[in-house]
Amino acid sequence: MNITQATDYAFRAVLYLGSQPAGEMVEAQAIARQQVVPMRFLLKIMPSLIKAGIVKSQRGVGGGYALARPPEEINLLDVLVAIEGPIFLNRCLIDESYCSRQAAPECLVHQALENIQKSLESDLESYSLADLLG
Amino acid sequence: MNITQATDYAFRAVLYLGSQPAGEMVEAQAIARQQVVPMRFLLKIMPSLIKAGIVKSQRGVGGGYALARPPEEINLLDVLVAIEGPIFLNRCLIDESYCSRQAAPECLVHQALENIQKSLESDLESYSLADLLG
DNA sequence: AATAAACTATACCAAAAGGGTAAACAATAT
DNA sequence: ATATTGTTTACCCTTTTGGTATAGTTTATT
Repeated sequence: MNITQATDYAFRAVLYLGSQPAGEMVEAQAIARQQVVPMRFLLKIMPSLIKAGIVKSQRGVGGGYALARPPEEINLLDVLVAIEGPIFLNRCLIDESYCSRQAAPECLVHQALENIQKSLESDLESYSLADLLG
Repeated sequence: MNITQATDYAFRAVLYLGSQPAGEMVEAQAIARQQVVPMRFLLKIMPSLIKAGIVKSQRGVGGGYALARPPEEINLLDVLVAIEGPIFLNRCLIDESYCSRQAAPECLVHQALENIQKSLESDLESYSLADLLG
């Protein structure tokens, strides 16, 4: 029951981008150094943030990464989902056919986990980069 | 970001025990059949519930498992922790020395995750077996 | 046009976690 | 004694995780 290391790195990368002057391109190496993240690994996860519309990139000299949206419009759930995919506390919440009893709709555990998952999602959603950067 | 299959099985096993007459010993095989859980796997995870004081067991003819406490005093967090150990959303929440930046106390991500984790724990804690059994 | 600086896309790899099975053992009721 | 039922430990295969390597593409600059 935890976030992956990749998500942790993504949180910190995005937060760092948010702390820089808006629109300024920051090189991967600068992010990696500042946040003490393995450079190669960071380079691998950045495309997921780009595909999710959280970050934009520019290649070539003077290139790098910058936020694609204002910090108010990026929250921790956005970043987590970009890296790990949607949260499913239990596999029966992905698809009810995963329930070994084939009883998901009436299952009391299923229902409880569904509520807890929603609450977790909304907690993550409640932290925007702007909030965190205070 | 999910519970393990073992935890799912444990939730259902404990819930089933709670649905039986108090103090009645239920065989592993009955739990496994009712909840459609691989019998051997169930047998492996039950001792964790016993060590946590959630379930008691009796060997020999007529033996089996029963809740060790009333359903009001067992919640989903208890069961999850018994199987998976404590929740740590990020490794820096286990021990700050895991933070690759060695900056956990001031880290904004660390602080946010700490709050989200507490909230998740209290959500899980808010569902007792008695609540679920209605 | 050439070159160097950045990011991109794949592939690969080792270690750990997850999910499950098996076998030998210990306790208990009959 | 014996059959029943849980306990312990070891083993195994697959998937995930965390990370590195290599070759390729874009772009600013000269």
